[in-house]
Amino acid sequence: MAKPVVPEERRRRRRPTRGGTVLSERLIVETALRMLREHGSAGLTARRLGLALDADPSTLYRYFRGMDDLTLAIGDALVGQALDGWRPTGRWREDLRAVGLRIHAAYVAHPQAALLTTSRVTGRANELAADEAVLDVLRSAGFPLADTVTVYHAFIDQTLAFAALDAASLALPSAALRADEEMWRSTYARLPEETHPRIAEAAPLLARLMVTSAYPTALEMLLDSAAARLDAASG
Amino acid sequence: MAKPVVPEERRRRRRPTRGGTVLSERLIVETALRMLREHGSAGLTARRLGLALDADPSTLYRYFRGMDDLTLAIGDALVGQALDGWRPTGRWREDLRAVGLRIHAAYVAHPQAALLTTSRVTGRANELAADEAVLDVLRSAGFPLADTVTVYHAFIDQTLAFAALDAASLALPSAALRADEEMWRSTYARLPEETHPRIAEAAPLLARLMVTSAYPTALEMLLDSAAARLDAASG
DNA sequence: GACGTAAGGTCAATGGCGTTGGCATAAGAG
DNA sequence: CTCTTATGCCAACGCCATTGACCTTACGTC
Repeated sequence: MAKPVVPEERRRRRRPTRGGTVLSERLIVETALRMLREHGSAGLTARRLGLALDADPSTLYRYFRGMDDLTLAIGDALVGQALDGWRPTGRWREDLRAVGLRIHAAYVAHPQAALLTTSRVTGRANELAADEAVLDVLRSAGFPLADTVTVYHAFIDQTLAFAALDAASLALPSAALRADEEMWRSTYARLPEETHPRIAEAAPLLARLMVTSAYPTALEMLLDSAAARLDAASG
Repeated sequence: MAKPVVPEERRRRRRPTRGGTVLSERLIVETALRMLREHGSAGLTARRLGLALDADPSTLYRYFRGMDDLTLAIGDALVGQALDGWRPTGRWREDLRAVGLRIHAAYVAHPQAALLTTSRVTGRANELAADEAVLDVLRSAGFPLADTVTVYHAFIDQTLAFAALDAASLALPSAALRADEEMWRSTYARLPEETHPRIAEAAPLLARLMVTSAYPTALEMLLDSAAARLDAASG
């Protein structure tokens, strides 16, 4: 039966599958991440994962309550590696920039996985540590408490939002991706000046810029505004 | 057979279903939107939609190439109503704020639909019109072309990113939503000062703020930075 | 070292899904 | 009034997640 899932730390008997593979939460999550990368976010199915692990699909239910539970485990793994090894420098603007870019990068590095997990909230240790770190950077920089909370809220949600958005476009199936890019060339670049003058004049610049992430720019603009706010508060 | 989908404007024979309903793209999309609202983003299935329309599921394939095509049509409908009725005032900051809040609001008003469509790029008429409008606001305000494109990119992607993020949390099944809120109260509000001093001191403010969208704040910060940039360029 | 227990594997079945090919029928052109 | 064909219905296919029953082997105990 599937109900009583044994937590990883209490597992004792590691019976190999018929093919000789020895399973573990870690192995399953890593295999799932690889499958997501190779087959896209819809390519992760219990059957296929079982096949890749050389195990019956139903075996997965010994480790996770269902595919949704597995999804959360994958998200947890992503969050874990985002801030792994980061240390604050004491320069607030540099530190915030680093944290933002790291979280963004961790998600974008696994777009298909990010697609499944960005909207889920875990509230686990890694998330708490990141929040505490960001708040500490702001307070240590001299932001008053109210401003700290406001800037923190905008900062963290902006980071997650862009991570999700950029992951989504990276995770598009290659056919749809090609179609989108083609649309950029065929539609935007050729709009007549009479009906869309602003797009027409900006088309070359747009074509170069729109294929990159706007997150670094948006982040810098947010930091600009925060710096101005800090000046106003302390001077 | 399903292949040759007749475009809406060339339809002539409106044969009613067995139950008497007369189908149309519009009716199907509206019904789908209603089902999304009522049954969540996973509750939209061809079979259920057929049931709601009093038609065989396969009939849908006379109107859309598949469920994915229907998804795009839903997204197009959302974009359409976002800027419906908006007129620029000539004050750039006010205009950008209005466009951003309108697009954000349109998606958030249909969270489950937004969940399915925010990551898709249509390149259709409504999207083009919005882009042209934003570019025009910036150029008319006096932004140089390069700055215009940079600010436009950050503005539009930030708007879509926050729309997706906020829609995602609104679209959570109510059980998960309740669990998340409970987590906020039970975890963040009670973290010991020794291990998480910054979260502890900010907890009351956080609890009040985190349940709202950070988009208005982030938008205002982006406009702050853009205004400073405009000053620097023109003075 | 033998043994009993239950963790952790397999197998088979259920009900739901998107999608398609074949067929029936009625709307509208002539 | 007749003919064409757009548009509806039906039945079936091959996926999917999940579950209950069963089997087997790793390990703690003696």
